[in-house]
Amino acid sequence: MPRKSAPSRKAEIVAVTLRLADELGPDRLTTQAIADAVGLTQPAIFRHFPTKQALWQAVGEAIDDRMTESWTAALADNAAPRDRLVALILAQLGHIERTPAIPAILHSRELQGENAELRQRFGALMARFLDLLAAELARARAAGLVRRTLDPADGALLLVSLVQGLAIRWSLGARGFALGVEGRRLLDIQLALMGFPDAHGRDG
Amino acid sequence: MPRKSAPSRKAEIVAVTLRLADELGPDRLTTQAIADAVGLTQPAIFRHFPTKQALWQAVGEAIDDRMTESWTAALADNAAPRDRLVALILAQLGHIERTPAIPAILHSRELQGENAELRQRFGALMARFLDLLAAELARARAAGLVRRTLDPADGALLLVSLVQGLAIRWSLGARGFALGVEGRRLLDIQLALMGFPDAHGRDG
DNA sequence: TTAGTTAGTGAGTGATAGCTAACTAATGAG
DNA sequence: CTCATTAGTTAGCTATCACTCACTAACTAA
Repeated sequence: MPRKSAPSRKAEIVAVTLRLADELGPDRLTTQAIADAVGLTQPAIFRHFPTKQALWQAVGEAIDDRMTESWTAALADNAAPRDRLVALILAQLGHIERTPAIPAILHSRELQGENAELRQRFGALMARFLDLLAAELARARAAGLVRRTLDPADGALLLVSLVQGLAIRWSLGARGFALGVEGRRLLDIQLALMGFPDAHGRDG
Repeated sequence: MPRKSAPSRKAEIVAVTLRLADELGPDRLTTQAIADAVGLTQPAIFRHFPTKQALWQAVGEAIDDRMTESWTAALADNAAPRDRLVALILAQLGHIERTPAIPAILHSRELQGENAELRQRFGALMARFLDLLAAELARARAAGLVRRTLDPADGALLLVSLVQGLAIRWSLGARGFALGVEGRRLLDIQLALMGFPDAHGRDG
């Protein structure tokens, strides 16, 4: 049995927790199941995280970091407001596709009831995402790309709703479609409704 | 201790289960907690439902019935397509407001993993709601009330997304706003984007 | 009044939850 | 090569899970 350093083992446990949170459900996930998947005995988990709640907080931090990073990348790679909006939302959908436990974690009792820190973290994360979207919508409106009647904050709410509606439909429908593809399709429709000219090069 | 007839006791257990599913989380809800809230001993639950899964199926049936009923009422009370759409969606939001466990149940493992019947029921319920919305959008489009470029099915997807996005924001934000009020506001915006003239008498 | 039905109880099942204490063995610095 | 450090184990703790069994007491129809 190989022995790992504490930091890499911690990262491994967090990764496995995210995978199993999807398979077993966040509120049914046990430290025994995590230990089995990692290949350790169950008490070994508690050498790396003092409580199960602490493990969930590390999971929240990992999601936070990765999302923040992907938003930064999405904005760095694109200049036009429409492209930036699309990139932000596709990044989010890609994140859910790779980490499908996220929607369930949002509704878990670990987050909703017991773990106030976890809940606050996700609340702040969502607020930041809304702000990014609203900022792009404001830029777009200033550039005359969007109806002047659309408040950027409200537009941002409609766009995150699109993401969340897609995610629910995806999981209820046994993930029978590609989130990214369907998301891009609906996003084009919604952006067109908002007034964006759907002119420039759409691949596909 | 009063003794109730089986049907009324069953209904009571279902109602209490819905309430506690919100407070404790669907996947953490125990038969003991239900029994305590009803005022019975824990094994008494199993006199009315052979298994816990069966109890969840009864819960699903109750939600199904109530939703279907409220949709029928919403359509019966309104004639114009826009009014019908608004009534359908406000009915749905009202339902979530009165039964806030619903979104969490959709993401519970009871539904996503173990209870195939429950999952199928909610899948079918959502499909029917989408169909109702799409039908109204189709009527509206035929009447020239909506952009001809908007496919009714896609429009319906955007509208249910609005409901689901609102629900998530409502629960993450500790239910700090009235679902119905905020929902009507965003719905007016989305309908305007779709091309509906927001002319006729809005109360308020 | 009696007798059958049935809602509900008390005690207990095995399985499993999160977590702790005492111990072992792999590691890396001197 | 040593020796302190530390990742990991074994055994066991209390609590609670869904569920069963044998029984009782309230209701109801004859």
